[in-house]
Amino acid sequence: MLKLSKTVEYGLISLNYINNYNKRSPVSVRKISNTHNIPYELLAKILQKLSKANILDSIYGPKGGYNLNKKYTKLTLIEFIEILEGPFGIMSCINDTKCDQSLNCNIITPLEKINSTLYKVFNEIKLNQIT
Amino acid sequence: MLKLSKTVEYGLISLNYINNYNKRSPVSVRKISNTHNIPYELLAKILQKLSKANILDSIYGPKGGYNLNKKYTKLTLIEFIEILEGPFGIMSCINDTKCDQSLNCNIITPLEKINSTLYKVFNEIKLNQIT
DNA sequence: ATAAATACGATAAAAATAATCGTATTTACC
DNA sequence: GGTAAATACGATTATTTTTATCGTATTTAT
Repeated sequence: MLKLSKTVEYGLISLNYINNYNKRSPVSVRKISNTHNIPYELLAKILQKLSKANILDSIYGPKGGYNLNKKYTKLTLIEFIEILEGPFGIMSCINDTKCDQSLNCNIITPLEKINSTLYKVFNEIKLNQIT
Repeated sequence: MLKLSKTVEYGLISLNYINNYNKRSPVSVRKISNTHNIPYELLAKILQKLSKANILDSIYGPKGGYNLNKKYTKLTLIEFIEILEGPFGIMSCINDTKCDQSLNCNIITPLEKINSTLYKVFNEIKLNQIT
């Protein structure tokens, strides 16, 4: 409960790795996967998502891999999370409408407030503070 | 990801319900289960945990049920969460030691800081603000 | 041409969460 | 005293979510 997913953790590890790697050459999935002991296929998918969202630039072929896109510089943690996991929300009823309690929910108002507090916390964290 | 569990939601709904119910008589699991459309057996377990933690006082027999214990007044959201779900942590490596990345983790320090920020946020929320 | 890389949909496995079952105990009320 | 309605609690099952793998296609350096 209230845990970051492996997807997000692996993504952060990767951005950190790429950011601290020799900027001249792109970093391959294989390299990060080996160095940080992350399942290759899974990591590949994560970096593909970040590439699609223009956080990373991809380079095909041997000697290929990923570089940081300039968009990375301004990225907040909440944006990063939402790229990888979809809309943020501590209750599913915030994004989904289906909920067995929705017709008679006595906690929705305070929980929405907490949700927005957490959103703000994550929104104030810039990715380059982490990576 | 980063979602409250149903257990915590059901627990909050219950405390809210009991707090707003006629204080003279205890509230039964059946009553809350029916009113808020929550599976009976599951809810029973949750209230038993809260009773064991002295957040609720239980009364046996017909006309029995649960009342709020005075401990409830000072309860924070983080305490409540930890009673129902165990130690708080946005990464499992904070409470558990097992992690495939632990020998070579490049994000642990900033994540620990974020974890402690979130802990503080939840620690400043009193349960009577929600219920 | 080949090998090393990204791209991506589909599926499978594992883990976590949610729900149910069974049995025991307590107590109000007839 | 018997019965029914309530809590107590361990064990199990079902469901959902998360994590991991598979298969195939495309790109490009050498």
